[in-house]
Amino acid sequence: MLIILHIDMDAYFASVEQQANPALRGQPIVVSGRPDIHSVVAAASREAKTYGIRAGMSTWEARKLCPHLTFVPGDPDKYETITRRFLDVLVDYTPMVEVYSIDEVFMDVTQEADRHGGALCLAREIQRRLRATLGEWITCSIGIAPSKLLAKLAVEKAKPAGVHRICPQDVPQVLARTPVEDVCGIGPRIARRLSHMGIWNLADLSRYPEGYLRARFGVYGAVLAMWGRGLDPSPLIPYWQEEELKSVGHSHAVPKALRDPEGARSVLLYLCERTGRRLRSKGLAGRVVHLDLRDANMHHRGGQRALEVPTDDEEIIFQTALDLVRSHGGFPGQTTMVGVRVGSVISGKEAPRPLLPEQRRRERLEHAMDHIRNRYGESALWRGSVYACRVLTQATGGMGRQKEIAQDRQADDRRS
DNA sequence: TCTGGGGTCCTAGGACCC
DNA sequence: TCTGGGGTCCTAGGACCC
Repeated sequence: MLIILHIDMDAYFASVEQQANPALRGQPIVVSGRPDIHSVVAAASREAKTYGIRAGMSTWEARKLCPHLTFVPGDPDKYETITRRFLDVLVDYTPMVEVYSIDEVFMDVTQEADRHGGALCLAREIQRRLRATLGEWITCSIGIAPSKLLAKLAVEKAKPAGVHRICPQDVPQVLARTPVEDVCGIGPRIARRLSHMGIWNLADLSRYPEGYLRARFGVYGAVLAMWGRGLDPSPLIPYWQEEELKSVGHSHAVPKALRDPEGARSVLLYLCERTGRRLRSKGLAGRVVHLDLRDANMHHRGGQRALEVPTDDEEIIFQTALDLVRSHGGFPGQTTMVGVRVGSVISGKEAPRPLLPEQRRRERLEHAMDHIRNRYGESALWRGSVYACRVLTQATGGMGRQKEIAQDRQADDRRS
């Protein structure tokens, strides 16, 4: 029987900020983008949660619930640094560590638990060591169970700063009392379809044969059937087997002042620049450009276009994205969100070098600009046409970086 | 004052080639 | 001359996660 730990950092970004700045300790704070433009809460401190403030809530709503709330701008690099430090602690116990997100990991401790006096003792020891390493204000909760699915459910019972174990003999009761929407992977749409079939909890799901679920949900039906039995079809993928990133992109809500087509165009150029820069910094090049625009009614429009040759050149990304804008009827009168993403990425070494002298010149220029920004910071250099976008530079970010973290950890292992 | 920013995976239809 | 079937690529769109 497997023993899986799910470790989830409590109110992560907020506790990191409280650890870093004693003045914030014991205070209701939230980490968010800029509170002056539309933004959402990325993390709420334990004190802020007592006011009903939750991650995902808009900042103005949070301020309404707690007028003396302190807003702290997010600092993705800081959180990544702390994540690397807690991974260093965890790999001391086992290499079977999956980096699930910037603040969550799975560990397979089937082999190691006994040596530490059992899974519960091991979990408490990990909590103590993380606290000693990261500081008193940064705590974690740990779920223990025979599968990733159940470990993730268990951790919810462990919050905050506790340990909760689901033993194999408890599984039937857990399945019977777990609503389907509590499972990571079942969102509101799927939950609604299931409820129309009379399926409310995981035990209900287990009463339907796999073939029936497959016929209704495609390949996803097979996954649902396994979840219904408390099994998890996805194996634990340790960080050293983490696959390469598949796409790189940026998107941004557009401030009011830039929502006309000219403003949206400059935001698009800014996002293409950042995307190209990230591709180059990772040594990647991608072959498909995806565009996403949102209008004032929250309707999305956009599309994708395949290139002949993979690129990391922001000018090519931008021209392709502009082409997509034109073929989809131009920018909406009021563009509220712009996103660009480059997919089908491969290592830049495998991508052919540009042939045209003009492209080669631009490649040299872009590398020179990268160099300056690496040395003097992101805002050291601006194109005139994106200067208006400088208000966008402060991003919350931080999420969805687990692959980068896992891959950097692989590199650390190789060096040592 | 409705709704951030980073991702992944799946489905389905059409084009094209063998 | 007419027709079939499989594989792959492209595009569009949807659902979901932290």
